[in-house]
Amino acid sequence: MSEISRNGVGGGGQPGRIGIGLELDDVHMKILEVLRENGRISVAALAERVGISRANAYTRFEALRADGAIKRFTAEIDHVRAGLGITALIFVTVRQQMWKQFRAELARMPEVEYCAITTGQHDAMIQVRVSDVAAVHTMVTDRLANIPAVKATETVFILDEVLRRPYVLPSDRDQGRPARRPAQEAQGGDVPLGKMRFVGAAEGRAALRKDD
Amino acid sequence: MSEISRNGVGGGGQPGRIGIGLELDDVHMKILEVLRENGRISVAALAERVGISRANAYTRFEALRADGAIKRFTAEIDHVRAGLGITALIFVTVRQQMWKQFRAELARMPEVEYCAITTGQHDAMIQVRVSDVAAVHTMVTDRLANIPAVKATETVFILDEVLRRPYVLPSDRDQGRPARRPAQEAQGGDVPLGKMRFVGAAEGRAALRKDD
DNA sequence: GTTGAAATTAGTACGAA
DNA sequence: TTCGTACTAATTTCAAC
Repeated sequence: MSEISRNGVGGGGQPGRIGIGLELDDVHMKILEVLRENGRISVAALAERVGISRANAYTRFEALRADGAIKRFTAEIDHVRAGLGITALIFVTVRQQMWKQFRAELARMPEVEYCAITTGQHDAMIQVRVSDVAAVHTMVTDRLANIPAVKATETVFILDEVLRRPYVLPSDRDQGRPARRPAQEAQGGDVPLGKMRFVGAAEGRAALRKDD
Repeated sequence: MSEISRNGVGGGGQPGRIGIGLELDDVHMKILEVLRENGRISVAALAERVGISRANAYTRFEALRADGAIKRFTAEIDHVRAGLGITALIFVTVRQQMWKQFRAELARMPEVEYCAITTGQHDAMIQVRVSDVAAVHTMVTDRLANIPAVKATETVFILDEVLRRPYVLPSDRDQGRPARRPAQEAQGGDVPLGKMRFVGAAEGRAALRKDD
C-alpha cells in the first residue's frame, strides 16, 4: 500500500483488488445516481427513471452488485434519535509495524463508525458515536490507550454535521475527466496560498509526492 | 447551536428539531439493525427476521421513516470503481460570523461528501472524493481559497479506509446506558493523561460543556 | 398486535429486433 | 446488447379476529 491511489474501503473485502471488472458507462452511472438517493426503489421504477427496459435494468443492477461497484444497501439512521448523540473524531498515532494489531482492535470496537489511514501528523482518524461525552473519555483513555499499537491520540468533538452526501459520483460535475488543468497556472498569484497547507505522510509511511 | 448534543446531519432537513417524536423500543432497534445492513430487504422478510407480524413491521417501518429515525436509504458505492480514487480530508479554519456563507459554498461543491464542524484547532473538516491528486489541489487552492469565509486550510490524504460501518447503534454494545463513569477530569481542554489529548473548542465557538 | 386472503407489483425467462 | 411480453413468485394492503 505504498500508492496513494489504492484506497477505498477495502479493509474487509478483497484488499488490493485493483483491476476493473466492469466498464461503467453513462447508464451505469445514472443507475448509481438514482440508487444512492433511493436505495429501496424497485428495479422497475429504476428502469423507468434511467430510461431503459426492465430486463436491461435487472441485468445492469445485478452486474453492478456482482462487480462490487455497489457494495451494499443501507439505511441512514439519525444517531441522535437512536441514542448516540455524541460524535467525536480521534486522531491516532500508530506505532510502526503494529498496524495489524491496531486494525484487529478496531474491529472489536462497535462504537467506531469509520476509520481511515491518513497522511499528515497523525496516522489514522477514527470517528466514534456514543451516548455521552463520558463515553468518549472512557473509549480513549481506557480502550485506545491500552492498545500497544497506539502511541498517542488527539480527540475533537463534532458539534454539527453540516452535510453528508450519500455518495459522490464523477457525474456530479466537470471533474469526471481528469481536468486538464496543469494546476500550475491555475492560481496565477491572486490566491493567498500561504494559508493553504498540504500535509504529506509522516515518518515511515509512503511519502506524498505528485503535484507540488 | 451552543449545545453539543445538537448534532446529527441536520444541514438539509429540519434543523433544530430536537424533541423526540417516537419512543424507540427494542423492536425498533432491531429493525434498524437489520435495515442498516440490508436496506433493500422487504418488509415481509424484515418482519420475520425481527420476529413480528408483517402488519406490525409495516407500521413500525413507516413510523421510523416518518419520524426521521431513518433518514433515507442509500447504496454504498465503490468510489474507486466509480472513478473517484482519491479521498482527502481538508481541515478548514472559518472566519467568525461567516458560517452561513461557508455552508452555502459547500452546497455548491459536489465533490464534498461530508462536512462536520469540530472543536479543536480547526473549525470544520470536509471530506472530498475526486479523480486524481491534481483535483484536490485545484479544489483547495482555486475554490476553497477563494471563499472569503475560509481563513486557512490543512489537507491530508486518505491512504486507506480501514472500516466503515453502515451505522452505529446503541444496541451494538454495553454503551447503551450512559456508563456511570464520572470522567470529571475529561474536559476543560487537555487531559493530564500522557499522550491522550482532548482538544476543546477554539476561539469564538461554543464551548464544550455538557457532562461536568 | 396478529393472521389470512385479494390485488398489486416484483422478478424471471425467452424470443425478436 | 437491448427490448417486449408472458409467466411465476413474492409483496403490500386490507379485512376480520
